[in-house]
Amino acid sequence: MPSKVSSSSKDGNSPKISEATVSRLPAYYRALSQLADAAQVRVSSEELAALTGVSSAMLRKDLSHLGSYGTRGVGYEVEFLRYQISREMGLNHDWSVVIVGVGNLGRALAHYGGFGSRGFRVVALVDADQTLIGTKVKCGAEGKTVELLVHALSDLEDVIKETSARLGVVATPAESAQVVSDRLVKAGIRSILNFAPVHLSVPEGVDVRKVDLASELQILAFHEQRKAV
Amino acid sequence: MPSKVSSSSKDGNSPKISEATVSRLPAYYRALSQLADAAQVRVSSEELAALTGVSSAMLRKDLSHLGSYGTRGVGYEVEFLRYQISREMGLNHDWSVVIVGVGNLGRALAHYGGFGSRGFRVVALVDADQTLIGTKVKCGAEGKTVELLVHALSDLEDVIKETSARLGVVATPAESAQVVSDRLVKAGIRSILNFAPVHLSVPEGVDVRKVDLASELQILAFHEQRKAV
DNA sequence: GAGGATTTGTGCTTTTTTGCACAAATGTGT
DNA sequence: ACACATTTGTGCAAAAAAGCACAAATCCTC
Repeated sequence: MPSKVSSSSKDGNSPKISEATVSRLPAYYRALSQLADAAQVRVSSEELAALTGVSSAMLRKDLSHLGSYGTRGVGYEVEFLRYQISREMGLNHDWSVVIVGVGNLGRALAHYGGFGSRGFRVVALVDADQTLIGTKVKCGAEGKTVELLVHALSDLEDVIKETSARLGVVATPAESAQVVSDRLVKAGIRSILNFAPVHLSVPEGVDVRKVDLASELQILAFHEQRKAV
Repeated sequence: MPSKVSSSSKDGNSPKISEATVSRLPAYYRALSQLADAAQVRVSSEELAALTGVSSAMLRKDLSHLGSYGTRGVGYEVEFLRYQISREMGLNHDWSVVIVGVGNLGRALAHYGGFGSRGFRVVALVDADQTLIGTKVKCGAEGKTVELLVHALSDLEDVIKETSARLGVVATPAESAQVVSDRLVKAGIRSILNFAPVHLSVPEGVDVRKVDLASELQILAFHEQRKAV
């Protein structure tokens, strides 16, 4: 195994950012965007940590993995740090997203404004339901909404090819999730966000992240139960 | 601080189940429910692990923290294990949920069938939007839908008191999330599921779990970017 | 320009989580 | 009744993550 993996960044080596750190970068990015909107120029690790709910030491260590972008005795330049994180995460260009499953959740995701404003664009909607296919669904939050046609599941491969989608969102019922996942992978998708309450098995090299609403509530319920005496 | 916390279970002490284990219990529970639906009586750690995407050793260790519910040389009884997990997690009785924010996401959550079938019942909807207050929204998946009235945000405390809600879901825009959270806490809610893209600060003793759709996509994008050479 | 105040970056320690390997316990077949 | 095949439960080791504490670097004041 090579000790350094060539990446797209100019220095030519990616120094292995830990998964825990990666999972926190979006929060830092969001907080920095917020500060930038408020026209704040500098921020300390203490302040940024408070905004994101982590300890200042952890924040500094996380950021140090990206490079030495702060100034001792001063803090971090908001815009500069924000740019560095966005570059590191690949948010400086748009990512095309295909959503499979246009039920309540799929539609809510399509509407969700948070995507568009943060480097993602929903480029295609796909569903198996004949009564939905051919209908139009509004995408994006107020400001710049686009109407997207719902395509047939049977056209999934073509739709992905035409739109060059790189990210797939599975918002189907549990029963069809694995089949849809298999087809996404076969069509070249290697990053999947899964909202269906099942574990998706995918070949090596494909990433799946799962969002399970019921699980989250169950975890809360577990702790809630322990609080009651 | 007491070294042992009395719980509702009969043996009288809760042997500290690690957070990592707790976060996987819902997946085990779901897979077991699935097996039970298929009328399967027994399951091995290997099989259940495959269904949930963990290693069999980790599954066994996780389960061993709940108690010794398997039989060596045989495996686990599906129904029995499912019941033990549900009891441990407090799913044997229903949890009342109040959803604050009845936008696209809030409505999708209200509709979501996965809640009702797994120990949760949406008992109240609250929003600040005057045009939504007083309208009715369908709750629950097909089978047993209930229409719920959207209450005014100003009535939040009363609604929580009347419905005895224990869990709060924040599905508001980022700007109002912290204020809503504060009011939920003040009204006695100690477990919050937050969909707004901000960190909520809450007093000690209150649990918050965050689900951030854009963050998940960003994490995927990070890895996706590294795949491309 | 020297000294003091501030804040980052990081080596080291502690805790948490995961993984391995095998003894202990059960069922089966003869 | 005894050897054998199976599968759990778990002690121990490895890896990952989090936390601490402080040296290094910068800015500000006088």
